[in-house]
Amino acid sequence: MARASQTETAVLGALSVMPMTGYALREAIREVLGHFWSESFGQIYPALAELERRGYVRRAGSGRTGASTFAITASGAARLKELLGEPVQQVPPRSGLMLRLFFGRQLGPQACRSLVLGARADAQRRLAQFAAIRNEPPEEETAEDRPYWLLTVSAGEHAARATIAWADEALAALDELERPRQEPRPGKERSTR
Amino acid sequence: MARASQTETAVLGALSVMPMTGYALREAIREVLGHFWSESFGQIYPALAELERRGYVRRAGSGRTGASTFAITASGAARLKELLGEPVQQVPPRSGLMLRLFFGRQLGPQACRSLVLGARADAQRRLAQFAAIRNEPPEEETAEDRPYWLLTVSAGEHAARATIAWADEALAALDELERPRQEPRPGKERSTR
DNA sequence: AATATCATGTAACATGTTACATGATTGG
DNA sequence: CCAATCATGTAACATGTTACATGATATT
Repeated sequence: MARASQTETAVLGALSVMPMTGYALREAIREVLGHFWSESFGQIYPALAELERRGYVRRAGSGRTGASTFAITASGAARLKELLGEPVQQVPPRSGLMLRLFFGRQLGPQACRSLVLGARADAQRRLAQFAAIRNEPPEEETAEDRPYWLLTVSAGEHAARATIAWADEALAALDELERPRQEPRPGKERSTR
Repeated sequence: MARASQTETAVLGALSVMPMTGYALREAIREVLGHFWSESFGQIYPALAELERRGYVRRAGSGRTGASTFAITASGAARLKELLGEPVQQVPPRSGLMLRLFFGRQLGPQACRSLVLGARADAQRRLAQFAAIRNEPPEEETAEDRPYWLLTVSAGEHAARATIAWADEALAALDELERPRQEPRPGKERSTR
């Protein structure tokens, strides 16, 4: 039961696409799933050992001395379907950015501007990475999985664009906060005629 | 140094708005910051004890027996500014939804549809909660903080709307995946005339 | 030969949740 | 008086990262 849930799903899922070593597993998760998921060696190796013990994966021929390529077994594929069917469990939210902005009064508008600008730049960088993924020529072996991957890429793109739109709005709001004027909105000029 | 970082920031930040008990602290974080942050009692009470030991907060008059209202001290306010100025550290991404969709091939289009529909409904629910926050009459004591809070609310709204837009797109894509037809797009009807 | 990368694994540490134990106050 | 809520705190557990130890293979 221990070492169960999410890591198990990620490892089995990746091996359902193609067999690979523990090291390659980490790389694959970082490169392709990296925007939505992460695993460290400290998780992957114990998870692989446990999955092997339970017969969900097996060591296939090793390419080099000391390295083993892991492949998913039939019962492993069944287990994966079971795991994927379980209700989505999300981690409690912990946005360092939002925490800082929430208490932004203590920081002042200028420091908040920097934070927002940083978030905007990050989002822009992510957009570029998603575009790169879209432009990659589809590999033969992963053709069946690709439509689903693009679903997640699309989610990332929507989120990134939303961040950029929000950032522009927030920057304007912070500017408003900074200048200590009475009238909140300029309104029509004619009103002073 | 232990028990430092993010929880300390959240607790000091909340107390910078107004003094309160540990219990109220948790409620405040849940209600107002809940969409972006979370803390449990198991974090809050040890953190308060540590902050008190270091002189960043003090116990003010208690309303009832056994309960203590905590207030931020001058050095606590300074410490908060220091903490807020530290670089944003974000938790590694772990989206259970994206993990499932990524391996959606194993689930099939129908199950994926359910997942996406669930995410869409969640986003809609969040939008309603944000609207409620906006409509709350601003309290006197929190007036100075409010503009910053609204910044985070706006971020939540943008994110939720992006989720809804993505979900609609994803549902359409899943529909396309399901029907096993040759032509990817129906095209103009006239072509068959 | 030296360096970079691939590869496996473990131990120590950091963080965070849940469940429990305990009791006060308030409202019906 | 009884239940719900307010309130504090701890211990056990779950999870996850980082740093380290170790060595093979490929590249220059």
